[in-house]
Amino acid sequence: MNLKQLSDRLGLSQTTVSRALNGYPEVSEATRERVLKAAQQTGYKPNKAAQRLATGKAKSIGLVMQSAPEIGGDPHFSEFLSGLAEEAVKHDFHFVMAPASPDDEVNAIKRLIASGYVDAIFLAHVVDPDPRVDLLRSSSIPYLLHGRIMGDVHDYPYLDVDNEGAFYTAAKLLLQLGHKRFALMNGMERFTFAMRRKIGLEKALAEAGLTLPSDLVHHSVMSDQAGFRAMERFLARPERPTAVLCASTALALGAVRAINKAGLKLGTDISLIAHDDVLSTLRPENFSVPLTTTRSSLKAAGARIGQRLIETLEGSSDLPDQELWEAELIVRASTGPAPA
Amino acid sequence: MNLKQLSDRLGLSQTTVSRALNGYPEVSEATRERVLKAAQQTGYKPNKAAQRLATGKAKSIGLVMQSAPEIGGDPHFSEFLSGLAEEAVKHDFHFVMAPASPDDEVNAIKRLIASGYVDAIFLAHVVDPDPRVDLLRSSSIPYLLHGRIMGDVHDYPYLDVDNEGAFYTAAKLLLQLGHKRFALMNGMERFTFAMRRKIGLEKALAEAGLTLPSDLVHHSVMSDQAGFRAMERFLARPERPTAVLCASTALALGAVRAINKAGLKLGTDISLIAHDDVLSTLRPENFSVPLTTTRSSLKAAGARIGQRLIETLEGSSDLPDQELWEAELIVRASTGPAPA
DNA sequence: CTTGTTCTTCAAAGCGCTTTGAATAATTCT
DNA sequence: AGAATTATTCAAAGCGCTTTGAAGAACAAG
Repeated sequence: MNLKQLSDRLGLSQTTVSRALNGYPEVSEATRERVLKAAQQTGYKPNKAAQRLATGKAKSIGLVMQSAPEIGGDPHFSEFLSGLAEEAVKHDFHFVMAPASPDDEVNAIKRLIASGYVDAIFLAHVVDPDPRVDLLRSSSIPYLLHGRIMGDVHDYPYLDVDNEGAFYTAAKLLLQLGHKRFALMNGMERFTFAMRRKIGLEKALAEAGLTLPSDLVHHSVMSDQAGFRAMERFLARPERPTAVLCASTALALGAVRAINKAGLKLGTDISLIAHDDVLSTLRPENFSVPLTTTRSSLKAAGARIGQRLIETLEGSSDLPDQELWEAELIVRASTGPAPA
Repeated sequence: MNLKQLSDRLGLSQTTVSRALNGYPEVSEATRERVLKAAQQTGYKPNKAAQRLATGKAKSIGLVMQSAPEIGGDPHFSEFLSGLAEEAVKHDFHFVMAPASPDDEVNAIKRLIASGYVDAIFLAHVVDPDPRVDLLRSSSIPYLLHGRIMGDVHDYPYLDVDNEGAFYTAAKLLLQLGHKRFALMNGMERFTFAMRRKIGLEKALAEAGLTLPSDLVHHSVMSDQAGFRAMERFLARPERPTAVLCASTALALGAVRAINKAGLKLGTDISLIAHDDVLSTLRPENFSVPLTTTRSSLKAAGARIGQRLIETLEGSSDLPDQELWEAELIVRASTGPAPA
C-alpha cells in the first residue's frame, strides 16, 4: 500500500492525503478523519526512503560501529546504546549503524553522510588527533561527540565526562590515605578518555612529589581478563603498588580476582578505585568488597546525547553545545589507609 | 555532489555514469575509468535513499532493539552484534535499528518493513507464542530468527543453539558425578531459550527419577548481580543444592561470588556448569576456579546470521534455512563428585 | 448579482537514483 | 562501398513521497 493507492481508494489526490497525514491545516477535518481512518485500516505506513528523498529528513541518527575479528562485544557500548535508544524511541527516531574496520572509519562516515540515510552523526571513542572529528567539523551535517579531543580548543559539540578531574580526585583521596605507590589500569592508550585519566592521576601525584613508573601503567581493552592479567603483573613487581586506579569496573573485576588469588586483602593491603560507568550488569556495590568508584552513567550520557541530537534536528534546541559532566567519587570499602 | 552534477562535469549522461559506477558491461573501459576517477576525486557517494527508492534494495538489515528505562545494555546483545557487524562490513551492509518498548515491537517491525529502509529483518529473543514471528511469516520480506518458538513445527528460517541438548548433557554429567539436588539459574522465563534449557535439565532429572523443586529455579536477566542474589537464596535453603546449572557466565560470576562468600568451595562443596556465550569480556577459564561450561559462541552466531541474510539478499544462498548448533560441553574445575 | 475572501482540493514538479527503449558511432562482413 | 552488426551513449520514465502554484467551491461583503 502506497500513497497513490491510498488516495485512489479515497478518491482524493496524493497531496490532500499527504497533508492530512502530516497534520497540515489546509485540509478539512472531515477528510482528515476519513484519511486517518483509511490509513489505519489499510495499515499504510509511508516509505521512509521516499520521504527522506523528498524532505531531506528521515528521523535517523547515524553511527559508525567499529568492527574487526578481534573486537568483541563491548558492554560499555551497549550500555550507552540503550540510553540513546531510550531517547530515540520517544521521538520515533532510529539508528543507522555502519560497521567499519578501524582503519576505514573516516570513509564509513563519509558514506553515511552522503548516503542520505541519516540526519545526524554520533561519534564516540575519540582519539587525538581524530580525522573523523575534522571530517565532521568541515561537513554540514549535525553531529555530536561523546568525548573530546585533547587541547583546550573545543569548537565542536560534545558531551564528555571530566575524566581528568575524576582520576585527579580519586588519586587525591588515596594520597590522603597515605598511599605512595600507585598503579594505573587504563583503557586503550589512543583514546582521549584514557589520556585524560592518566593526566589526572599524574597531576595529583606530581602535587605530592610522586611519579608514575611506566611499568605500573597498563593500557588495554576494558575486560575482566585484561584486568586480571594486568594486576598479576603489578603484583609481581618487587615493590608492589598499594593503590590502583582502574578505568572500568570490568577491569576491576579481574583485578580483584588477582588480588584475592594473591592472598591480599582489598581495602587493606591494596586499595582500588574504579571508574564506574554504571553498567547494568556489573555493579560495584555488589563486589565482595564493595568498590570505591568515580561514577558517571554511560546510559545517562547516551540518553542525553540522543536528546540533544534530536532537539537539534527538530530545531528546538536550547540545550548547551558543550557539556562536561563531573563524576561522583563514591567511597566504599575497597579503599583504606596505606599499609605501614 | 550528486549524479547529475557528476555527469554534467564529465559531459556524460546520468545513465552512462550510473552504469560505469555499477559495473555494467555496456560502457567502454575508457569512459569507465574516467568516471571512476572523477567519482574518486569529487568524493561522490550515491544517495542510498534514492538508490533504495529506485532499486528496492539498500544493503541494509533491520532489527528491533528493545528499549525501556529499566533495560540496560546487554553484553550478550553487543557480542552478537559484533558478529553480525563483522559479516556486514565485508559486504558493505549496514543496520537499521529501531528501538521499541517491549509492548510495541510488532508495530516497530511493521514500520521497519514498510519504511523501505531495510531489505531483511533479524529477530532475537524469541518468546512463545511470538506475534513478531507470525508477522514476519505472513510478510514477504526476508527474515531470520535467532532462536525458535516452541513445538516441533519450524516452518521459518532460524539459527538456534540446541539449548535443551546442552543442559541435558550438562545435567547428565552432574548426575554421573552423583549429584541429586539440582538448582537452575535461568534467563527470563518468557524466552524460549530459557524454556528449552529448563526442559533439558528436567528431562535428565526425570530419567534419574529426580525432580526440580520450583524454589530451586530462578529466572531473571543474566547479570552478575542477579546471579549473586539467586545463589544466596539457593544457599539459604535447609538442604542446599550441590549442583547448579547457570544460563550465562555473567550469572555464574555472581553465583561464584556468593559461593565464596558462604565459605563453600566450588567444584567440591558445590558444582556449577554455566552456559558460555563466549563473551569476549568474561571467559570461564579465567574464573578463580575455571568453569565447566556448555559453549556456543554468540558472536559466531551473529556472523553466521549476517552471512545467511546477506547471501539470501544477494540471491546466491545455498546455505540451509534452519540450523541447530550443538553446544560443546567443556569440563573444567567447577564440577566434581557430589559431596558425601 | 457581482466581486473579493477564505477554504479545500488538485495537478505537476522535484528529490537522486536505476533502467528501459531508442539513437548514434564504431566495426565487421559482403 | 554499402549493409549488417556491435559497441556506446543518451533521453525519459519511474520509484513514493512532499510541496509549490493554481484552480474550484463556498461564503461573506458590497
